[in-house]
Amino acid sequence: MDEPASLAHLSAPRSIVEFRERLAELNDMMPKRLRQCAEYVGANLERIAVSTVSELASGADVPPSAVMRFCQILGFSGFTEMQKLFRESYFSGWPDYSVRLQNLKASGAGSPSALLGEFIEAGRLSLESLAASVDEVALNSAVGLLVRAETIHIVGFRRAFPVSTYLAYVFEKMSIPTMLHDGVGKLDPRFAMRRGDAMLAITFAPYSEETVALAQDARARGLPVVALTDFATSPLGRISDTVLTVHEVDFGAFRSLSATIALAISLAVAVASARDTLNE
Amino acid sequence: MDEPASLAHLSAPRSIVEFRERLAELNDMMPKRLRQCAEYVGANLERIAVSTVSELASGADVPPSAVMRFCQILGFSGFTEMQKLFRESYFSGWPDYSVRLQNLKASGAGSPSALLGEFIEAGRLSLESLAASVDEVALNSAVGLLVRAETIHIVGFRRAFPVSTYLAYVFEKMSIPTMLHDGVGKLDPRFAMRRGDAMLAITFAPYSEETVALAQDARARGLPVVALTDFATSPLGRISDTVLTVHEVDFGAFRSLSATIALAISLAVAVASARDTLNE
DNA sequence: GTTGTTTTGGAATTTTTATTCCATTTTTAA
DNA sequence: TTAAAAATGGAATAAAAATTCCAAAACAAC
Repeated sequence: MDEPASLAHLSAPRSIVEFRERLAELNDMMPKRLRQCAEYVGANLERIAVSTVSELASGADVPPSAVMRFCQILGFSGFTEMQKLFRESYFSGWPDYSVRLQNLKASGAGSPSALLGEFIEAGRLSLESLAASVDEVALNSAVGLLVRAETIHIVGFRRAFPVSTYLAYVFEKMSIPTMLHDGVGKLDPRFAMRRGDAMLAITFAPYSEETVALAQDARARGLPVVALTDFATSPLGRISDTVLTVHEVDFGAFRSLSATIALAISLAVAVASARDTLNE
Repeated sequence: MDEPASLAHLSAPRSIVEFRERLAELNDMMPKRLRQCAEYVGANLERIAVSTVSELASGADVPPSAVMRFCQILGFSGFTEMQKLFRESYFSGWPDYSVRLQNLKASGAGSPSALLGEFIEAGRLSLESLAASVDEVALNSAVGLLVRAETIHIVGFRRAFPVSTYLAYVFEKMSIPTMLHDGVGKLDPRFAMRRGDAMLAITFAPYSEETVALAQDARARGLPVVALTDFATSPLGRISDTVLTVHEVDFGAFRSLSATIALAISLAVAVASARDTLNE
């Protein structure tokens, strides 16, 4: 009754995150069938809310009773309790939003409210697709490059310019030396780039020549270049050490910046916190 | 057996869109209880996949048998068949976003990916809350003021500056005369404002004095002022003809711009299309 | 190999959920 | 006002789940 590393747990996970932790923690000490359950469930978390025991069982290729044992080992009283967790967490953050959005969009084609509904939807889709497509390796490596930079040079014009100015603002707030290349006075910005600096270049199709040229120049001077762009095939792709891609869902001819800005601020904050720990 | 506008339908809806259509089509000829069902179900479509008959029934405040009749009137053999439609379309339209997000957030506190997960979530919440809180009247009146402007003056510094530059970019793309007040050279921008122009001022707490001062000045010269700000109590509130408020959900000390930019682009596109119809 | 332990599969049971049916009430039209 | 039709609510039933239990199989230690 007092097994040190027992499978049995007294408390059920209270959130999806806890659920995943429990899954990882127990995975090693589970017998074959239960591990099959764990594997299938872990890879199909979103199904749990709408599946039955036997559907899950046949998905994992085990008998239903194995699924029951699996639920209990995780700390739930049974399948019903486990499913409850997933059903509830589905609605968090989903109050009357979808209804309001429908209302907005329905308020007359071309009306400002209808437009707003569409852009909100596009923004949301962009964020969701970003969540599903981040390249974590690239992101980590981008942080790594920028952490070591003396000064970060930010380049991006036209549609990318708001992202540049936002990054410059955020970096400044966190006391990180940056230089925003804004093209004022058409001065030649190349001489500001010094050994030990890094460049963060931002451009989207149709790619701005100035941005690409500056990135190229930085590269030639031996500065590491991080690219924030829309496709891996972008001209920045060949030039840069690390490429972060982000795809914005457009509405009509217009493309917003929700996902791009989310990625940009994450990058900035990650760099800042990594610097802090570096200096401690 | 040959009723012309009967409630009974032979074929069940094959998709959510068809489902909505059927709902709208039948709504007029339904009796009281069934209409209650229709209303509740229509407003809580996403619940169907994970609800039981009696949960739905108590949500709509009708007995379970009414829900059964409702399903059958829509063309389904029963509740189970109707639920099947929603469970299946659960995965297609809304892939594994929430799971991916959980994955991101779980990837180690402080890691870049985890940060990104948080900012994506914050952005999404901001957009959703914008959908739920737009003041359609104010939005329409803002469009009305800006449509009639000869030149639109855009003012906004620090965190609002990316929004300003974005608006300037979008207006420019649509050939609308704008002047972005960027503070370069600290020139006095007041003399650029001419009768017939309008100002679009953007600021968030802590409110930038320059922005407020410029808006005040525009007002004094008789230009209409549209404010884009975070609270109705903002200093711009007293000065402006129309106030658009947008509340960004923050993560830690950081606030992104998803909702603000969605509102900004909607405003810009609405102004542009209203101008086009004006000139036809 | 034998013995004790853990794991497994599926049949039996219990609980929950969906569905039907019909007596009662409400509405509609004459 | 009354008769016919439609709608309603709830009790009864059927179906489908979840859950338990135990005999058989697999495994481990000796």
